[in-house]
Amino acid sequence: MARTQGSIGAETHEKIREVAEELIAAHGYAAVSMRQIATAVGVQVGALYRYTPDKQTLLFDLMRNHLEQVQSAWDATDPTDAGPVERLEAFCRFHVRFHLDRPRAVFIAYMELRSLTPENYAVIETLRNTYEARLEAIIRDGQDLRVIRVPDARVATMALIGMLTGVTTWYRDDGRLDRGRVERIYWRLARRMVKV
Amino acid sequence: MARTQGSIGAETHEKIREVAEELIAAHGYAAVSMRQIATAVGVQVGALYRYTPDKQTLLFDLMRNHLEQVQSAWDATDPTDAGPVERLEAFCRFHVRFHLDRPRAVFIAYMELRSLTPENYAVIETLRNTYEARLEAIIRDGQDLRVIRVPDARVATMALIGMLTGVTTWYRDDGRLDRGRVERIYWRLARRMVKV
DNA sequence: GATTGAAATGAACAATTGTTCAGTTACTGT
DNA sequence: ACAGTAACTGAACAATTGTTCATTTCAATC
Repeated sequence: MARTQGSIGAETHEKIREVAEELIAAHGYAAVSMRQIATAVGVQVGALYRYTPDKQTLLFDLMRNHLEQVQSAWDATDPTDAGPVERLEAFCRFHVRFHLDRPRAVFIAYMELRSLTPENYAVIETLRNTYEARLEAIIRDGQDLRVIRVPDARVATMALIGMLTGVTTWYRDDGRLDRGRVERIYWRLARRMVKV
Repeated sequence: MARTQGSIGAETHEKIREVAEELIAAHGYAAVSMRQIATAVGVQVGALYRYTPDKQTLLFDLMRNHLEQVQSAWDATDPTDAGPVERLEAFCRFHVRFHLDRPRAVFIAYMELRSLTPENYAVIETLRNTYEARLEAIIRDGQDLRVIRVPDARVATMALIGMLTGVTTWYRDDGRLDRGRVERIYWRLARRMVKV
């Protein structure tokens, strides 16, 4: 028999995304079966295929969705008229904040690259590179204006990304520091790293 | 029929580790089957179970082995008589060098934590924490001696680890920079981050 | 109250999974 | 040459996988 609640399609679609994100982040794409997802949604396996052509696309959509949200959120935040240092501060704080707010999506976007087909991987990698290029552009601007100094702009970009993204691996909501403090500390570390 | 070459057990054992590390690093633990490993080794599935009680233990041994090697290699490198800044330089350079030399093992150690049983996870996490604690101790020593200054020793530790470990995600042997240069650049970035 | 169309079921499918083990092969020491 | 043993095979197993689809359920419309 069908669900007794009057759940319409769009709601199920959204629930599938949420549940899939949670399960995949916790156990990994290959370790989570469509049946597990269906059970967690409260539905039979077959029903999932009304919303996704296959499991791979389900993962791909999650990752693309996340990366596009990062991009557009940063576009809306980037103080493009400000100087490089101010923009760098905005970027660092944004990155930490955004990642702390979406730890599961971040996890998946960084851990499940291997699970993508080559075609899907190419799409996701392009999105990632685009985002990282924005940071690198800020650093190079700063170098040109002599308000930022680093040994190598490219390495500094990757070092910053790695350092900032790593926050998701240790931060806990019930820990010693709240998000605001963590955001501030990371920016102070970053500024020391790049200041002239 | 058995192998025609006169391969003895120890060689097969070693080959299994190598092949498993390569395959798991490339496709992930859950996505690699025992049959794939066996085929790559040049053996039938059943033969693997002469060397490992099960698949989970195979993964666990790889990870424990790697982390123990990191620890003992650092113990042999740590200039314990030197000052905190010098020790920090040694740590940063060691970490980058060691990770660039073992990208697959590093990948597995960071990506497959979810694939471990709770008991095995606890063991691996303890090893990781021990290693990270060494870095944190150096930073705190430096703070006490007023030769290192950071906003927060704990966060700085995690930021450094994240930044240094991230090198494996972008470094390519045929890239613009060789390992020595990368090692040096990372240390310069780290030093700027923590200097008083 | 009958009709419709979307939503979901539930059973089936071929393939693949980790693991076991009785049997075969190859090597070592005598 | 022979026995003993370690290494390995090859087939089998129960369970689980992603995916399909004829059928059923349900809510809205006429």
